[in-house]
Amino acid sequence: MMIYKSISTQTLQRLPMYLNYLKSLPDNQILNISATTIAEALKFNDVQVRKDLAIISSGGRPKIGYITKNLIFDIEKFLGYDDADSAVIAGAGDLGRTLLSYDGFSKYGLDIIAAFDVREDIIGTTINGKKVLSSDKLKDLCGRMKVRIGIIAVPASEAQEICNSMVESGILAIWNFAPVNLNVPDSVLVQNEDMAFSLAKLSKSLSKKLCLN
Amino acid sequence: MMIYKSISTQTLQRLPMYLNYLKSLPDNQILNISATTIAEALKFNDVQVRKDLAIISSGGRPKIGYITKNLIFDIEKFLGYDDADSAVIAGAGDLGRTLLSYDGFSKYGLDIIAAFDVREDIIGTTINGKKVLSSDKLKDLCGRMKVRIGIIAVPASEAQEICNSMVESGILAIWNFAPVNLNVPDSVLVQNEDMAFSLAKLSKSLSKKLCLN
DNA sequence: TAGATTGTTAATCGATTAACAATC
DNA sequence: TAGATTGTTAATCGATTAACAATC
Repeated sequence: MMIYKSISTQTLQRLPMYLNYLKSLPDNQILNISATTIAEALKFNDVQVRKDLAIISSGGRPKIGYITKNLIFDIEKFLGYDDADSAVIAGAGDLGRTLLSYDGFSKYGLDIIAAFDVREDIIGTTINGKKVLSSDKLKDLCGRMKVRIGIIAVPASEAQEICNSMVESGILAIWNFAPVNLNVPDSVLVQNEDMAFSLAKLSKSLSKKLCLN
Repeated sequence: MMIYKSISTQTLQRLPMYLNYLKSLPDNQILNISATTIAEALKFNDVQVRKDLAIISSGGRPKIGYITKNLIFDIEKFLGYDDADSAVIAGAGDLGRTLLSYDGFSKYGLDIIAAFDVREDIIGTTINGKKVLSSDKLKDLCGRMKVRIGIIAVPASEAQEICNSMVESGILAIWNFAPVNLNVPDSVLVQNEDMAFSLAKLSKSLSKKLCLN
């Protein structure tokens, strides 16, 4: 197993952007790419790009740059896209359905094995090939299948309860789309997917821009 | 108009968390709250919380803290939740529908006035009270209504084209949910909503945690 | 009064950027 | 060779944390 240097959130944030950019290049036409080119395209500092790439790749060559194909492979490998984690999702409403079909999470190394909901009319249906089961079964199934990641896409009012079931079943990380502060033991990792924050960032940048113009 | 000090992305990121926490407190029972309490609940440093709050509020009182009600008001005001921006959304598929109904963006100061799609069977329907119109009409409507924010929730392959229409119509900021790098003039602000990054962060933290245990 | 809390100033830490030698 | 590019070391910048006086 390859050991990586420790990585900052900032770098981790940029890696998917590099990947995205590299993949947007015309297939097989750009065999080599320089950190300078990437930096210009994404409006980053070139040394920053080089430092980021140093963490995950075996390096480029002066005057030539990096081998595009290898770089894509190395970033994907670092991000764990090659080695899927299994997950379940609670809530098969609009948001849940979106997540179940959003550009195939499997591409990103996340294998959603089932969805759970409380609504009788949804239980038993299939979304994007995944069965929707009764929420009662969550604890049992996750325990047996050793699922490590739970995704919460239920209304805010039900989020804590479903979170408790997940924690009891032994889930280690929770990706929370409900706008609530979940209470979990320290051993469980929670990542809040914060629409409110994203929107705040957008509208702040916009109003700042308008002030300057 | 109140003038705020300039604010870092980090602080901006935490403000919605404070708001969320404050709103989760039992109504009218906790009249005053200290930065220390907030910091403990959210696992931040207390000085950091105090500095953040100093930017947006008129201050607390030693030994007592801040007036909860006012703090909520001040954060909402700062984030612009009181003063809605109008927006349109392109793409009324699963993702678009989720966004049209996601906990009412209106609460966050975003007023989505219409959705656009190319699919004949969806055009003319109403989602959460918003009309779905033909994408052909986007440019005209946004221009006339002086819409400033466009949300892109179409498949990656169609994103650039719809983005171009938005830019031509005079939209100033684009909230992009499609996993592509959009090409826009410098005058237009793009914020990518990056599922891939969120997922990367989650799975990296998880694997780091597992290594340590 | 005593002690909790605020807000500010100074110290620390970490990320970004600049400078530059090494390489192809 | 000349010049573009890498990767490293040092300088800068900004955010977080520590220390502490002021206040209720």
